[in-house]
Amino acid sequence: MQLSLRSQLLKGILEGCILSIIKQKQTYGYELSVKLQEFGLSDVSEGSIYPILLRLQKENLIVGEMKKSEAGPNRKYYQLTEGGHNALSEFMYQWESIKEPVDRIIDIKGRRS
Amino acid sequence: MQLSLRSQLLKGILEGCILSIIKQKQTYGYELSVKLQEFGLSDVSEGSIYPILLRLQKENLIVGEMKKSEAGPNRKYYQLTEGGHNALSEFMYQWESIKEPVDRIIDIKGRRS
DNA sequence: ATAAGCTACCTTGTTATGCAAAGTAGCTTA
DNA sequence: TAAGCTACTTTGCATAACAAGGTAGCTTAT
Repeated sequence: MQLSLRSQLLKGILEGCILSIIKQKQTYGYELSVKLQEFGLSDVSEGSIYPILLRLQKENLIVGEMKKSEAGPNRKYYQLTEGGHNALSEFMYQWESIKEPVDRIIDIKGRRS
Repeated sequence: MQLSLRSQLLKGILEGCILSIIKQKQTYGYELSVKLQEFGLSDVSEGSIYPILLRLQKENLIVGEMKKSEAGPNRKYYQLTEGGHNALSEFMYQWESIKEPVDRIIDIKGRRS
């Protein structure tokens, strides 16, 4: 068991989370790693994030733009395309439609009604 | 995109759900496919379920026992081992610790706009 | 200057998992 | 005899997370 249970559970989820964060405002890769950490997705490394960004870009769900940084290396800011907004909607729908059944299944025990 | 978003999201989740259902009471494969359906995990086929059962068995998280059926083919009933109970606990913990951050992330924009 | 440490990006290879698709076979009903 | 449900099994593929490696700019302390 090299890949942790957590890694498996995150499959498909990270992509949606990244789309959602980028939707709020233009964001760059390193910032994403910090934000995900803050939100509580603590073990998500850059080795996960950058490949996702490249993939999203290739699928035309986001577009990137290099910008000068006043301090430190330059940053590549991403924003959603129209396709990205659609993909995020689809993700949110699928997430809800999985979350609810799962909660019902693992909650059965000792619950009223 | 051959594999659906839904398939990706289900990774790691199905295993936990199956453990949870089996914990309630001894259950066999075909029954699981019906129950998952009823709970709302509608596209989960036997091609997913039986491989999971074999895997769980190989990892000593469940044990199976063939029993005669009064109507139809015989059934292989499974129940949790001690390792299975532990694995289920771990799953529930990881599920909660992912669900909450994700809900926070995709909920941000919900109100305004 | 130089080292240390943060910021910021990128790539490769491994591995696990869902599941489509195919197969086998028992029982029931028409 | 056929259809249709029940019930289990196996093979092969696509995909995503991420560890582990790398490059490089900027800042601060020694």
